[in-house]
Amino acid sequence: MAQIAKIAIENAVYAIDKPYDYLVPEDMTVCAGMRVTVPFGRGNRRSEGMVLSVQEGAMDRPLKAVETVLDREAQLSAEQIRLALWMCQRYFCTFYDALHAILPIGLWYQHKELWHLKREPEGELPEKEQVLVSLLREKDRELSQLLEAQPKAKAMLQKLEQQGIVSCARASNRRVSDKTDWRVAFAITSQEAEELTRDKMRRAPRQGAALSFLLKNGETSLHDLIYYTGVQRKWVMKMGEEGVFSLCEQEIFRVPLRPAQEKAPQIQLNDEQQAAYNDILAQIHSGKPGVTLLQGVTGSGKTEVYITLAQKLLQEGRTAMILVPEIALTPQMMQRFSLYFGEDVALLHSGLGIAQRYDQYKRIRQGLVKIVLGTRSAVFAPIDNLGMIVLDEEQEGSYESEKSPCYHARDIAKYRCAKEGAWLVLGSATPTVETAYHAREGNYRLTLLRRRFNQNALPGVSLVDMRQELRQGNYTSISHPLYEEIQKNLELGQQTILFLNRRGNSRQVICPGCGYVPQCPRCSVSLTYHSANRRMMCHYCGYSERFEADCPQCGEAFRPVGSGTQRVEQELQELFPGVPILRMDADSVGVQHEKMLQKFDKEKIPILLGTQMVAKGLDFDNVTLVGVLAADQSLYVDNYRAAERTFVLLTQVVGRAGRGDKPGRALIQTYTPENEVLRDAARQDYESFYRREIGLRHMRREPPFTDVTVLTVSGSNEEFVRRSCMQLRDGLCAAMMQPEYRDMGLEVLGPAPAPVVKVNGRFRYRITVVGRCSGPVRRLLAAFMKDFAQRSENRNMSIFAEYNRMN
DNA sequence: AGCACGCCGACT
DNA sequence: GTCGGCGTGCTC
Repeated sequence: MAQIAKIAIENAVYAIDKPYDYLVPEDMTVCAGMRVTVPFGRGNRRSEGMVLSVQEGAMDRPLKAVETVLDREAQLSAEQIRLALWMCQRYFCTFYDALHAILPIGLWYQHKELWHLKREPEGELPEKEQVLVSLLREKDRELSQLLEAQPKAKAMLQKLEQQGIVSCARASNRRVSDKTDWRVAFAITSQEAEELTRDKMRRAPRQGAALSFLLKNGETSLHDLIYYTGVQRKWVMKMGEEGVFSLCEQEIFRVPLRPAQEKAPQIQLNDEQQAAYNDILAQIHSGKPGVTLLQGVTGSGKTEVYITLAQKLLQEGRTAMILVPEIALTPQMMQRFSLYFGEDVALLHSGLGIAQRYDQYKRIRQGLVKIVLGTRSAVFAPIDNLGMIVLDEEQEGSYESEKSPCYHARDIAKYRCAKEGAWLVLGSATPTVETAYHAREGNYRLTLLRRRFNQNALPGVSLVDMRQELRQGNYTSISHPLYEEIQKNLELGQQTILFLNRRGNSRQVICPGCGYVPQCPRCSVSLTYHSANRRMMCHYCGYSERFEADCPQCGEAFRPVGSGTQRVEQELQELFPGVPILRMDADSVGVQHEKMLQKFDKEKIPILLGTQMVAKGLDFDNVTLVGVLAADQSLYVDNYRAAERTFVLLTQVVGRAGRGDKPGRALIQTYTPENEVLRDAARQDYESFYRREIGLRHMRREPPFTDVTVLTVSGSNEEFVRRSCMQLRDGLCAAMMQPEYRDMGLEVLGPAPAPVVKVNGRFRYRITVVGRCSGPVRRLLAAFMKDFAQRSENRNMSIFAEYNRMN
């Protein structure tokens, strides 16, 4: 009998990712959740691994042994191991891919191989080995350096190591270390301490100062003692050894802690909020997992419900997690939560450095945190005793990771709630059609907040027919009705937001002479202009080239196309001469973006013109008019979510008007004013939108009535990729004719080129499987992918799968 | 993926 | 005869 560990291997790709058995040496202690290093593969290359379980078992075949243990304690709980295994199935990813999503970056090791020359070789070496030896003669070198000089260095080094000429030191270092400090206190009686202080004061003033500081303040951190007295660290440690001080090591968290100094105001819920609170609390108390959709218009006070629920859970000794989308909107929320929960809340937002993030993680794991407030990745916070998870603005796209594994925070939250007996609250004014469906079918509970908290009416919204404008000879992007309204606002000294419905985060250029648009040589997309470095850049592969003002083909000067905000700005300047306009687009993103919004608010600039980035964000009291310039833009794209996106976007942007005490109004300009989605958005009628949309989804076999699974094959030879795809499709079709799949209503579509066919010189084609992606179907697809990867004709091609992606 | 093994052609 | 080219198959 021997100890056998099941281990997930870091270096294993999807096709070979599974638990591998390793022997645990007699003198080694490991348990599930610890990381180890193991030899892996024919060349026994050293890889990191995660121990999934350890069992006593008979060695019925030769096993390799675990090399080193990297962790002193388990970094993953049994619960987290289960979650990672589930993610592997749900997102068709490797175990380590899942781990990278679950654990903070600060926890990961960087593995290094440092090679050293032990002795001079006797006799002649082959020329290439000689090169390595002379490199090592200068100094010890890292493997990566040696590989640069000699591509086949690995085999040579192994040979030289066997001959005893070189040796290798392997080190595994963490990105972030655990920060500790010492607590210093007297280990002697106070009389002795006073005596010693008087004695030292005369001979060694700094040491005396330190002693009297300790006398006055009692137990102190070493950091503070040094800071306030200038005493030497070495001396304090010496005093510790001599038994004058007692020293004990203490973990330091590099997290800005905000104790709740002010008394947070008591929240008074209105009757609607109270009803929502009561219902959700009753569900939490039932102990059964489940979901509530808290559907309330903006300003109906969902946050108050979250806070009071969290307060209640805190009282009951349970914990809560509140997730918010990755937008600039969160600072207010974070302020409120630290006001109410002080040190009990851990804030996990994108502004944290890796050390801070890691320390928050540790605080949570140690049970020092009762409430977690954060963005997408916070859903993995290792918090125990969870009573509730809230996903605010459930429909937001930022809840889905764009890196593999492309997990959706809602899925993970649902999984955790189910396993941990917690309740999931989805908050939204305009929920996704799937969520609304589940709520209306009774799979989720539905709670409505109809009233706006400050009793403000929703803005009055009307549609403007732009065809009419064309007939009247108005070819600008500002219609007559919108012009009138802007004029009115200017006279009243109130502000206007104009919204151009384009994905305007980039600027393209075109040659007006020959129509030439600079393209990325590696991808099938056009390059975009960046004013900061005056370069043309590719957003897919990072390629860039210097911007030439003139077209290389015909010599005419390039002109910007892009989002068109410049053109609209020009038109506005002609229509309203002398009126200041703030334009927000590609040139103003990131930090600038927030500053500009502040400027707009503070300086009361009359008109703000921008693309999608102005739809979200802060509330402005003085904005009473919103104009949507091209509502149709996001509506007619080939995506089953287009209608939903447009509705959500328009509702959001229209809601920007009339946030203060003045009533707001909005105009939506469109070439298709008869379009029902636009009419619903104008009426702010979610129910009507939902009823029509769910009917269409049912008819067209789209989520929530089915799952859409996309398999993507990529490779540098377009013809090979297409052929492999076709083979794969035929295989899948044949498999789906088998009796166990025949009645599942599965459909295989494609292959079709991906929306951007070529990225980084690789062509991408997709096969779509429509139909419930149940366990057996997932296993079938996984088997197909593994088979695909192992076929030699697919050598230079890769494949991945994802299902029900939102974005 | 990454690495060894193995089987063929260009050199000492 | 041997060095090194790439095709093939496995990873506890």
